[in-house]
Amino acid sequence: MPNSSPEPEIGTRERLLDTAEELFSAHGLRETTMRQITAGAGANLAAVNYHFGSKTALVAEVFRRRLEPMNAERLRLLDEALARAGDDRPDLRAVLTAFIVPALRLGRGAGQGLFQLMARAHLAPDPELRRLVAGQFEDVARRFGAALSLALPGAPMDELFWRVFFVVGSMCHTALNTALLSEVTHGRCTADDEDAVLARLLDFAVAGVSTAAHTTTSAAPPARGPRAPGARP
Amino acid sequence: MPNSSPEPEIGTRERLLDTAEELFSAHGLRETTMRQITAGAGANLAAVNYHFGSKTALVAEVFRRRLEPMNAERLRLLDEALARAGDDRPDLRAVLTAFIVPALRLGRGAGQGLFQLMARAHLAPDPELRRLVAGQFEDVARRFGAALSLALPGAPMDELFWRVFFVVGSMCHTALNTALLSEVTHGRCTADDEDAVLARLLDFAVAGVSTAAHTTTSAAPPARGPRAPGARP
DNA sequence: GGGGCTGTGAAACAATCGTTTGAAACGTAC
DNA sequence: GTACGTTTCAAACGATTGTTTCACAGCCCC
Repeated sequence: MPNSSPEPEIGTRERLLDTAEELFSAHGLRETTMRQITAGAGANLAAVNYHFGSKTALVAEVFRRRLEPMNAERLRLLDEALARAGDDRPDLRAVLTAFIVPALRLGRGAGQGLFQLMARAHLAPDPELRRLVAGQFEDVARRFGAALSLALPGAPMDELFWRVFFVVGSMCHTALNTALLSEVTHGRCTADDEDAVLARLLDFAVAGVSTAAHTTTSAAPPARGPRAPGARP
Repeated sequence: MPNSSPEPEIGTRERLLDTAEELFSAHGLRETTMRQITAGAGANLAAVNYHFGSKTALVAEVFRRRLEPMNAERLRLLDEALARAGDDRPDLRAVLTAFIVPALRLGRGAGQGLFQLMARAHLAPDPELRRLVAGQFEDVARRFGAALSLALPGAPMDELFWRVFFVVGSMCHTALNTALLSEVTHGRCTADDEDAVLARLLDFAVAGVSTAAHTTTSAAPPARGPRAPGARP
């Protein structure tokens, strides 16, 4: 018979992935039960074990399905930025944009909790899962490390990794806790305008990453007198 | 009989809090069971429910016990910094130090997972618990918001809140995932030297917070040519 | 020596978890 | 129609969860 339903015949496997992703993003991995997932997908309780083998395997597939294209897009944008620079030093802001934008986009396309999902990937308690997710980021870490080294030729590699690490922290926190920010600031700061959030995060990241490491370890911390506080050009 | 044991008569209630804190920090809230806690504390399974009423109440008390003095210390350091500045603008780095150091200290004193615990507090899935924890930070948010507004008189309040929010993200990520950073960088970046980590984080935070918001929404992103990357006075 | 209070003990509670089972329904090829 | 591989179904499985129960020990005070 001709299928005239609005949904173009989505298979059980895909429906399971979709609703699992949604529930994982909203409530966390451990706190989402198989019964919630299968019920939400309109499938039988045994469906997950049939299609994926176990809940852990389902989680891994949920992550892989989104992280793989996201990181591919990151590398694509990075290549663009590097090509645009030619033999010159690549623009730092362009490099960081290539790193951040695909992650933020993840939160706007299909579903809207994907951004939170990515954040959770970074702090999953399960060490096995962490290693699996970390593996997805190995290429990204290497390529962006090299690109940043080109954009900031003076800084040692360790420094650059640390700063990108801090940026990732800001991204994850933004993904998970903008509701909390809105609460603490009594609605003063909201994430309604996602472009504005992206711009703010990018400004912050560029400034943080491009700073000179003036006090790496043992330089006297407040040893330069009453320096003008907000002294900026 | 005279108690000559090495431990000076630590009560069951305190032992429960200590081991719960340790296990929560190491493995997460949901994944730590009452049986692990009570067994680790050498107490009966029913002890938690007797002393605290429920597991949720235990979690809340674990958080409160550490967050309260940490935030008090933050405010104390902030007062010091403001007093030092007198009628001048307070030093931005001093203000951020007052904000960050007590949080990092939390990871060095008793136990060593307290830093991770604080990070988890910011992203607890339980909305009720989140609200409880957020309440602990209300004073801190208000006071530091005012101080930052003094240190950076030009920037609007919203911007400042956002940037501190990003800093918090970096802190939390540092607390939870330095092991992952070490893994991805193949041991290149480790958190062994905590003073060095603090210095790096502080540099990053100062640079990020003190940046001028040059492109809030629609300013042309790469409209200033091949600017020298690390070029700051 | 009793009453009251605080704390501990072992055992069981109901609920929920992820997983497994075996049979029924499905479409497809012969 | 029949056989076959795939998918779905209701039901139950054993394990583990947080919580409760009730009996018993310790202690202080009258």
